[in-house]
Amino acid sequence: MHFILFIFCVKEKVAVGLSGGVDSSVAVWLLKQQGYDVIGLFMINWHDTEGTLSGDCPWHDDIIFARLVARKLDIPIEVVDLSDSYRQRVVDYMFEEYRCGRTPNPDVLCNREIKFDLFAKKAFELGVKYVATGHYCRKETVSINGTETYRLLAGVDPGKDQSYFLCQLSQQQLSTSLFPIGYLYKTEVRQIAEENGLVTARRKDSQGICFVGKVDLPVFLQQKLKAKEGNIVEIPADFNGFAQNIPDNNLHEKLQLLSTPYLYHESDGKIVGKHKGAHFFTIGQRKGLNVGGKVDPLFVIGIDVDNNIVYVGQSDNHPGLYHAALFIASQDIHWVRPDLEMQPGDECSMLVRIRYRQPLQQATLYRMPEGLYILFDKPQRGITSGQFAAWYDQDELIGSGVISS
RNA sequence: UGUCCUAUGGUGUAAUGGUAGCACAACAGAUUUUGGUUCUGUUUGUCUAAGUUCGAAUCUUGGUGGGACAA
Repeated sequence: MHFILFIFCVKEKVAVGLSGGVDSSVAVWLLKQQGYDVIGLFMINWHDTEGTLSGDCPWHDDIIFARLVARKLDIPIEVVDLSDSYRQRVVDYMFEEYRCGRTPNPDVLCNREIKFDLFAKKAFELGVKYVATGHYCRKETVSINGTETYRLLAGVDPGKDQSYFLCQLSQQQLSTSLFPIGYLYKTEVRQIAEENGLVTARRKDSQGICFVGKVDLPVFLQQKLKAKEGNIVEIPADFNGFAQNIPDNNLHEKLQLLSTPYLYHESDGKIVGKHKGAHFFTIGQRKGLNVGGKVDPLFVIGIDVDNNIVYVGQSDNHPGLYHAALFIASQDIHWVRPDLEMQPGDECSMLVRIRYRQPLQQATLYRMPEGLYILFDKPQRGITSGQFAAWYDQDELIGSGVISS
């Protein structure tokens, strides 16, 4: 009898990715409250300071705070160095994407490849059952046709919901994940930290690329991508390429047309300035063009890395800035909920975002043999290849994919 | 060579002889676990020399630069 009781009372072991910030600190506190046996793991993924804005070692202060929190909450803490893998799986991917004229999202990759893969495996080696993080999102377990299915839900705090960054996680990855703070507002998290004397209570939220920090992107990229002078070409708002003839009777063709980037040629506009490399720019970008004297600001509406040309349009309502649809190639479609996977020919209505913190947009998804088309009710500004689109049903993240065009 | 027009921050432009302003750019801060966006703030200018005037970006003359026309 005593033996059985003992079994039931054994605490489940959880590893928490301690970052030295307030969110993961409070995650630990909550898990302890819930009776888990918690260990803290501090990840080091980046050592360089090249191109970093704050200069010094990005994790120097963080590890001190992580240790202080671990001591305060009386949990062991270990340090895991995954910097080699991080470089291979995240940073190299970044360079490669920029080189191709696309705009990667390193943090989405970091979660899929590092935190919820290699890092989790390290944690399992220590005998833990779950890996918890300080992400603002929720996990729900339901049974569908007898299979345990995990739902990835938005964080309760609409201003902090970070489900977007986890849009590439799989059911397997979710099965061992815990998100203790997803039911809290940021203010509540800070309050809990304050009330429990956690030194991280008032630390500023982290920004920039996870583990690397804020970087001057052109400088950072110049480690691998050479600067090369090229022309900045302004495309007028009445450029005839914007006036597409959209066939209403052929859906497939219509979707293809609406998701195809406008094709510009140097002769379609006027040279208004010089840049130092087209791959340092991204669609929708305003700053850094160094072209003044306009009535309205210029925004990047296209980049051509082969010919090293940056195309710009004047004012934030320039037609080149907007597209009604986007396309995701078949091999890039990911279902967080594989049981909801669409088959070629299927269509459904969903809520979609194409960047972190963007309010969800009403859209229709069309699964075609070659991939997935997302047709928005309202044209979207700055759809950028390389970024992730994530689709939701209410507050549940259903799937995601890299935008091809 | 002659005549005429013109010159204002980095760029484009305002200012009946009366505090040189706006936009864009740049920079800084805020927001933001990607890129980007957005918000707030800051810096920077009357081509030059003399003259008229209480007072000149503004009027006059010379110089310099740019443009147009004539030859």
